[in-house]
Amino acid sequence: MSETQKPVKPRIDTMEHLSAAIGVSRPTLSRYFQDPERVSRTSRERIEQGLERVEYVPNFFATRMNRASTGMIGVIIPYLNDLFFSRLLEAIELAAMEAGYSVITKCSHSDPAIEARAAETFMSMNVDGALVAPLGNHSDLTVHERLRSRLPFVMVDSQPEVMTEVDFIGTDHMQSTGLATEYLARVGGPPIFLAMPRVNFNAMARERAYVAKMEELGLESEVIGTELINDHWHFEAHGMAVLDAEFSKGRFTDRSILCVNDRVAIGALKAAAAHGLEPGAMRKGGLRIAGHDDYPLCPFLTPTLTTVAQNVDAIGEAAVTCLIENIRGEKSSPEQTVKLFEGVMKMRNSA
Amino acid sequence: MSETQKPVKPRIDTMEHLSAAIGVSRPTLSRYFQDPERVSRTSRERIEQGLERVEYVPNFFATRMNRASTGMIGVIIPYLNDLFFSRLLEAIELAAMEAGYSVITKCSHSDPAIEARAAETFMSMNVDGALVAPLGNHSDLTVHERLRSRLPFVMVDSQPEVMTEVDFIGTDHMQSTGLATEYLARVGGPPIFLAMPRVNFNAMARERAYVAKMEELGLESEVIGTELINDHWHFEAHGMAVLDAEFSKGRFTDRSILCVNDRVAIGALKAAAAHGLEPGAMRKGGLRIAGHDDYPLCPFLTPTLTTVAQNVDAIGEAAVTCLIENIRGEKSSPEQTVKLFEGVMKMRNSA
DNA sequence: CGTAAATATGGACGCGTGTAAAAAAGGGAG
DNA sequence: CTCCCTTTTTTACACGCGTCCATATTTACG
Repeated sequence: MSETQKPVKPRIDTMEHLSAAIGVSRPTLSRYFQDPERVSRTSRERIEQGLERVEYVPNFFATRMNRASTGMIGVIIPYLNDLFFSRLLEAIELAAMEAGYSVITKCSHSDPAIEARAAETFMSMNVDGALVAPLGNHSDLTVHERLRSRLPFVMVDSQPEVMTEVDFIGTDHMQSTGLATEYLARVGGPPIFLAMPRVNFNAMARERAYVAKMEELGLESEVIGTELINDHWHFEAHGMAVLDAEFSKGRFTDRSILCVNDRVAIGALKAAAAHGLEPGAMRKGGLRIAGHDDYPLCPFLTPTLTTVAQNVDAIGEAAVTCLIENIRGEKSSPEQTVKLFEGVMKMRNSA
Repeated sequence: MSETQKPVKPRIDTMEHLSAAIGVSRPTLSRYFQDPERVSRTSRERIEQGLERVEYVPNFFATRMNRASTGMIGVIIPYLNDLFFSRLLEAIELAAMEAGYSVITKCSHSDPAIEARAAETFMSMNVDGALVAPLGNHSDLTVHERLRSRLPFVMVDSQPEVMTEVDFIGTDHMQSTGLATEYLARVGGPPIFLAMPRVNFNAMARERAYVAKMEELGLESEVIGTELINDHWHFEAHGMAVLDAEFSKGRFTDRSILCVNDRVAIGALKAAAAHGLEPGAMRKGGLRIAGHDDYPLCPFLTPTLTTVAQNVDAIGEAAVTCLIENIRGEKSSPEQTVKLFEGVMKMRNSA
């Protein structure tokens, strides 16, 4: 807190002036700022000495103007107010930083128009590549087409069925949701599936995975929550509203309920509590609630939420790696790369 | 989903070529892209007609090079994995968008070095101004000094005590925390304060506000949780660890507990549940737990969390407005602007 | 239809840096 | 000391577009 008050350094705003100020040619300065190793040791020392005495930062735009690679990758995500996406974003940022890229993030707020604008911005910025966690059905596919035709481009987390030529990194929902389904079927009765209105690719994929696994197990599948109740379209509110309605009719109070994701499960837990039900505890009839994603708050809920964790760090890193391979033209095969990571059960108290 | 397959438009990558392609001079195109109203109707129609036939987006960097205003404001926030900051960010983005500015966000991950780099980046990008939610004690104040001397600059959410000349927009913690303190003192016994290690300005401000209010009420204040337990430094884990330790000693089980923020309160609720305590319910001795911020999940916790809500939307909008006034030199008075918004009690079940 | 005023347009220059090629400087071996 | 090779500097041009200013075009008005 008690910083020694450094004297204000004189400000220099072009390399030209800096060159004059410290007696090194401008091209040499240019090379120095791109990579200090590219100039001789003597020049480097002189430059660093000079930088101690004056205030200068290269102009961001000018440096990116006439350069083959901007060293930036664009990331589009649908929500920011979802801890799953913030975790994914952190993983991506970390991986990108280590690879020497800086990321520029745009949040679409789940609005196709904003998503489109973000894509335009990325193209006009000559980003080296883009990572996109697409919206659901409302996503404007023409935008993605244009993006793809102009720059390296990898989908993350959620994959539109129709885009079969774009690389994709995400979770193997057949495996992860299957895992949870199987677990619930084993420890309790046949699980039902608490879904969402079908506007999101992942949600649909998980629903299908549940149905497939139930079929495999020879059990009858039952999906609820595909209709919107009470105009609630926040995940937690949706889960709560759907289950509250069901519990009020006395239904499903002793069943195993697999929720499409943890945020819906949080609402489900709340509905259970409101009806005096204690998920996971056998004494009140065997109600079980499980989620998907391993939301950071799961261990702090009451009861703690059993869920299947996505390998977010691996997904983020693989996405960046894959994108960079595309950028450098190092792709091993020309065909579509699809990398799916497995989910891991997190056994807690709710199921 | 079933988009008609549009033919791929020929791509044009400079205004020069575009000019040749549609028979309008380049300067006219330049004006058109800045504001379509700045060219004659005939030219506008010709341009728009041409744009239908070819694919072109102006180069982001080139457009910002030789222009007085870049139309961008930089935002630095400490965390992304905190729903309070994502809400604040959304409010800021919305306000900025409406004012015609685009925002570029950098997350410091609570690392002073990254914070410093973000500030450098903003300066090198010639952003019109910056909005900073600073870190705590570790924040590098010299960086902020440099930022301030180079561009319009407003602090949000959290205010370093030493920076008395920078505009600040945030919550009036004396009022908001005082409100919660008073409420708890009224409905239950004298509240204690569950704090955090003292590394964050807001946390310290709230702690002080609590102490002051208690003094005003003639009650004895008691603060716990200023020491780090078990290396837990996530907010929820901290709250849980501190209260778990206390409850294990049989302490505070029938007290009112005001938590420094909702994330700590979530951990506190969990600790209570783990010890079979039901906050808010009188029957088990009058344990009460309240938080601060109105985290979006509060209504879905069990019990629902009583808290005091910050006016996030107002803060975001006021911050943008204040920054823009600074940018345009429209500030009414040359002295520091400080705008504090009041908190509002959200009475729920936990207290 | 003619003329002055208003407006739109195009030519020229500049923005701050990257980069290639040519010229100069430095460094070592003989 | 000379010659050759490696770095560095110079010189020059390029990047794509903003903006000024002189000129061409349109509009308004009589």
